[in-house]
Amino acid sequence: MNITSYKAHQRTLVAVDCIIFGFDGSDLQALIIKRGFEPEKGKWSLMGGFIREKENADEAAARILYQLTGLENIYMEQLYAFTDINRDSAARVISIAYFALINIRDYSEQLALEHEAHWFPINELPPLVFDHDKMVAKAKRLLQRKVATHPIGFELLPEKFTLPQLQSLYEAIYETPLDKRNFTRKILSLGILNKLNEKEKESSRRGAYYYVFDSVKYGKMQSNGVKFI
Amino acid sequence: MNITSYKAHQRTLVAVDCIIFGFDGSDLQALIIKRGFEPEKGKWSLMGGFIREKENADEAAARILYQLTGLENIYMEQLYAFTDINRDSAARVISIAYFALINIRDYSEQLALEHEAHWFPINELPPLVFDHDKMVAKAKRLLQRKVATHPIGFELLPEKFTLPQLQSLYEAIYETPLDKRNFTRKILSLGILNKLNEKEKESSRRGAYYYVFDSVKYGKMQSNGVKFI
DNA sequence: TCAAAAGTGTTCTAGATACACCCATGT
DNA sequence: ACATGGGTGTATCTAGAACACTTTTGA
Repeated sequence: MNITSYKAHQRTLVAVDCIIFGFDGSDLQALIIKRGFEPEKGKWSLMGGFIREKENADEAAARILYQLTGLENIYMEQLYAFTDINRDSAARVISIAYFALINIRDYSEQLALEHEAHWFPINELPPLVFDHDKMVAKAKRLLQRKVATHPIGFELLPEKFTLPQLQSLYEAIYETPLDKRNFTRKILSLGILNKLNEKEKESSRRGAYYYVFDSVKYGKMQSNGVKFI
Repeated sequence: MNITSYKAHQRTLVAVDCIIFGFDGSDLQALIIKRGFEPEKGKWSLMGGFIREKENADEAAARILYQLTGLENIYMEQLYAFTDINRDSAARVISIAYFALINIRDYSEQLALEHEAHWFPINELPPLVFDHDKMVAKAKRLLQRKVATHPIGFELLPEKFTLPQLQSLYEAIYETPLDKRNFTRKILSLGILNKLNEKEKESSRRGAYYYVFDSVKYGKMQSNGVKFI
């Protein structure tokens, strides 16, 4: 029956773990740290931490992302709560996983050094502690699903980017080649990119025009439901 | 820095709350209880409970669903972890919400009585305690998204169902009318329904053929990605 | 015989796919 | 001059949307 007092119930440690995605121009990558405390100290791990008394999970995730990257206002989203009894070898800990997207050039190298953090291509990750491999796999699937209908790919790129860069990003996320003409036609037809009068000249002699994402234009079309790719 | 001992950290009550969907032939409904304990005793609420030491969240949700419906092996899925500091007025409690789909004819009336449970059309719910309204809203959105690409609508129907029943179900979930000819053509073209040599004669003189979902056929086509509607 | 729901095809439109050549520029 | 990556258009195919009449049968 339903007569219950809160007092009688078990309390549990609640953690947050973050899958941090970046894009280096050709590969989708994840930022992984060497775990700094026991158990499993020194092994590869997602960045995480326990939820504090005065913060919710979103705030905890933002704090943890800030600790590792020095960045605020990172795009992030709750992924899934991992609750298996023995998922952590030291105690019953449930972990709410978040995935985050950052521009790989923006993070603090200083902080990354302190945490012994490294970027790995998403398909070449070393084995991670606990159930963190499962978290990464789930995050990758969610990213693939989400990026098809929401304008979040831009979070992985600099403010200014070229269409070839954007195409490479989608190709890395979907792990499939895309047709250049079809891609540019579709993405431009959405009417949410503004072309700049400026070219990126690093990667080709001819140079490729820069574009920026126009969130105002995107906001106006929202209601129709947006299919990106 | 990352030197941390688990001991130092705050432990939290972790609950599970279940959004239980049913379908009465014309409306998508949710099963709601009168909360049987303080705080907010006597108010409308989702069915929930605390996670026990020896179970994960899926097991807790299955247990809670069994307590209210008497059913086992219910289709259910984790929805989201709700973690706001003051979401529960009595204590810091995080709640992992699950949504579940059942055949509305199968639940135990006896157990429902004991919990003072009632079915409400999803758009005519009374106000619920805490953040349960938010949970229901999120569950409804997830159901709409999920049912478009996964064969889960059948969970809300009896084993044998007619095409008009199935169409009504999709119309209730999407809250939009569908064209009968387009609907039947599309759903039958998936090749995952088996037509029975038997008619449902309650709702029309002519009678409508029964169909059953063929999960083996569905399993074989999985890889291609399935768009239901 | 009629009321009420089941069943059934065709046309049109829009979006997705497939596909190849010229352009600009630094070396 | 040439090598490298950037930029562009058309034809075909497929899936989705729109749309109305006939069939069955119990009362």
